[in-house]
Amino acid sequence: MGLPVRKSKVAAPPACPLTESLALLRGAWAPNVVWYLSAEPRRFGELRHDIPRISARVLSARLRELESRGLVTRRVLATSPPSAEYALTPLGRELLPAIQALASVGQKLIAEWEASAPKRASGTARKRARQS
Amino acid sequence: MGLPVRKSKVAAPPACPLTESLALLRGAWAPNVVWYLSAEPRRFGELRHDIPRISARVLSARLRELESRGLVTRRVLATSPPSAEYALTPLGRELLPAIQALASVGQKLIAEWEASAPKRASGTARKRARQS
DNA sequence: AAATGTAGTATCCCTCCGGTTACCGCACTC
DNA sequence: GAGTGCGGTAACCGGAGGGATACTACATTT
Repeated sequence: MGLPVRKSKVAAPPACPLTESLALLRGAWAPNVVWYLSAEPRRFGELRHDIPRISARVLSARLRELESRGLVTRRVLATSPPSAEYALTPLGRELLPAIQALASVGQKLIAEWEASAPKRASGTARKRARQS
Repeated sequence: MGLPVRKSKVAAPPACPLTESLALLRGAWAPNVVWYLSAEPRRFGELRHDIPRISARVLSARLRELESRGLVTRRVLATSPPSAEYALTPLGRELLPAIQALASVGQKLIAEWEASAPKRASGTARKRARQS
C-alpha cells in the first residue's frame, strides 16, 4: 500500500470560497474590466479604449454579466447621444484587493523581465505575452 | 458629439500586469490547485481528494501546466507504488496573497448567505454553486 | 490469483466561449 | 443629406478546453 492520504491543512470546501469568488470574475477580461472601473466610473467607449484588444461584443457581454452578478452598476447619461456609465458596487470593490494583488505580482514579473533583458527593445512582445 | 473620452487613472497596459498573472493561473481549477499546495506539498491523490469534482485528466493537465509555468515542482517518491509529490515554487508562493484575498471574499460571501438564510439546511447547494 | 492503491494516459465527444463582421438608431455637425 | 461618434445587438463560426469513461503498469496485501 502507498502512503496514507494526509488530511489537507487547507480549509475544506463545503462550498469552496475560492471557487465562489472566481465565479464572480469568470469570463474573458472580467478582472480587467473591474480593474479599470476601480478608480472611477467609466463609459463603454472608455473601457474599450482601456482594454485595446477587447471587442465590443465581449465587453458588452461582460458588463451585463458583471451587472447581473452585482459587481457593477449601469447608468444611462442624458447626453446626446446618450452614453452609459459603469461603476463598481460595494461587492465589486471587495474584489479589488485580490485584483490589486494579482496586478502587483504581474508588475513585479514584468519589471524582472525588463531588468534581466535590458537590451530588448521596450516595446518588444515577449513570448509569455502570447499566453494571454 | 458625446462626452470627451477621459484618460484612465489606472495604469495603462504596455503589457498588462493583471493579464500577466492571470495567464499563470489559466485553466480550470488552477487557482484551487495552488491553494491546496499552499500549506504543504501534496500528492496527486490527495489533490484529487481535496478538489472532489476535478477529474484525473484535468488535474494531471493542470499540474503539468503549472509546472511548465514555474509555479509548481514535481518530485517522484521512491515508495511502493511510486508516488508523486507536488510543491509550490517561490513564484507560486507569490500568488498566494492574491488567492488568499479571493478566498476571503468568497468566505465572507458564504458567511453572509448562511447568516441571511439560517433556515436552509447547511449542506444545501445554492443556485450560485451551479455557476462554478 | 485477485484485489487494492497510486499515478497517471488515451480517446471520445460536446459545449461554450469568444473573435469577426455587419448592422442599428439616435443626435449632432458640416 | 452625408458623415461621425456613441453604445450597443445579431448572426456566424471555429477552436479549445474540459467532462466522462476506460485503460495501463507496478507493487504490495490478502
